[in-house]
Amino acid sequence: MASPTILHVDMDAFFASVEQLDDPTLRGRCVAVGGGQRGVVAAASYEARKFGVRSAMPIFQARQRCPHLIVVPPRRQRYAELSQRIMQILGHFSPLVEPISIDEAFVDVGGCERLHGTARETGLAIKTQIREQTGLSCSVGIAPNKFLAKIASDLNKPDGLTLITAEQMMRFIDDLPIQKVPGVGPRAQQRLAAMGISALGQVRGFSEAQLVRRLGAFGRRLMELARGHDDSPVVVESEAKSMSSEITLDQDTRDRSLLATHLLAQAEAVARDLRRHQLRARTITLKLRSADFQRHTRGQTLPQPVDSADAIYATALGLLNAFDLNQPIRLIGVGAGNLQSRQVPLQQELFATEENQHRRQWEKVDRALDAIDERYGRHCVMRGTLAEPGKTKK
DNA sequence: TCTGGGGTCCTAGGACCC
DNA sequence: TCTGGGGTCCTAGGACCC
Repeated sequence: MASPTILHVDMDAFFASVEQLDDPTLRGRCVAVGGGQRGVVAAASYEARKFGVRSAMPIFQARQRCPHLIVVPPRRQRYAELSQRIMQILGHFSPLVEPISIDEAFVDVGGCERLHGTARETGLAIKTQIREQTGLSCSVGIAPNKFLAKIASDLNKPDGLTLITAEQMMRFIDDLPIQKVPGVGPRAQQRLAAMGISALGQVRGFSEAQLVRRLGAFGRRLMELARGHDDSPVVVESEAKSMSSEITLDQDTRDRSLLATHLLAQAEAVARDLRRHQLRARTITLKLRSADFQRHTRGQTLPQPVDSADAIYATALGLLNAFDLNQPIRLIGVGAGNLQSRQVPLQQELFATEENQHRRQWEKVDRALDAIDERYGRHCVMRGTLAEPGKTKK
């Protein structure tokens, strides 16, 4: 039977813990990271959780539950910095590290026993090093596969270490509440409940065909997990598949020129992101959320991939212009998908059309802005239309 | 004072091609 | 004059995760 060599390392209340780390006056207090006029909680300190504050909860609701809650705006740059440090530490224990979000990673320590000891010993050493080098705590789950390692890390939070052996595995699966299975959200849980399934073990009482009929491809995956099968490997490299920028407006609006101004800023952000990663995108997506909270997307796939703010903005604006604003808009965003490496040469660059000349000029502007950003920091220089948000020249 | 921002994967229908 | 069928790409939406 497979020995437990997969570790799942999960930082405890990451954003909130970082804020408490950097600002000692926040320690021991109820802290929520999040904000904006219509924001939600991105992370809550354990003190705040005692009052029922949870992530994804609207801030106003969190304040109702916890009147002395201190709400701190997120500092993504800082979290990313610490995340990098943590991933580096993990890299010292195994070459097989798979970051799955800013504060979580899988580590496969199979074959590393001689260097770092058993998986449990490695887990303890990781916790110690992360604490010593960053001042932050994490929880570690160890199991024979990724699925169970992830579940395990959640069992003794915060600052825990949980090991599920191959012998304990099936007993554990049998009793595992179905909503704890990654991928089972409210909808799937509802459908499974309708089948009388509340624990993962009960899934085995059905045929795969029955599960697939009700849950699609996920039904097959669920059956595999219920049987204790999960051979998904720890994958080191994974390329981004999309990049996006979006914002929830302080107030709903139907003002197209205001929306266009946001689109321009977002196109610049996405374009910069693409260029930083040496990528170009062929598909541009406009994302809107209307006042009734319905989500709408409109996409366009271009004949050639792009990485300029100009091209992304033009495409997104075209999509916005074609969209009926029946309802006021509460969120607007731009996404770039269908990504490909910049190394692939563009066919149209072979031709000196007027359009290409125009495009090349804008590319020069982008490169210049990139260089200035690099040297003097972001937002040092910006387009006139963005200097005064809400106003667009006609 | 309802419900962020950044992602991934799946589904399903239509266009289009052979 | 009855409408095959498979593959791929594109688009829109939905579920889910942190």
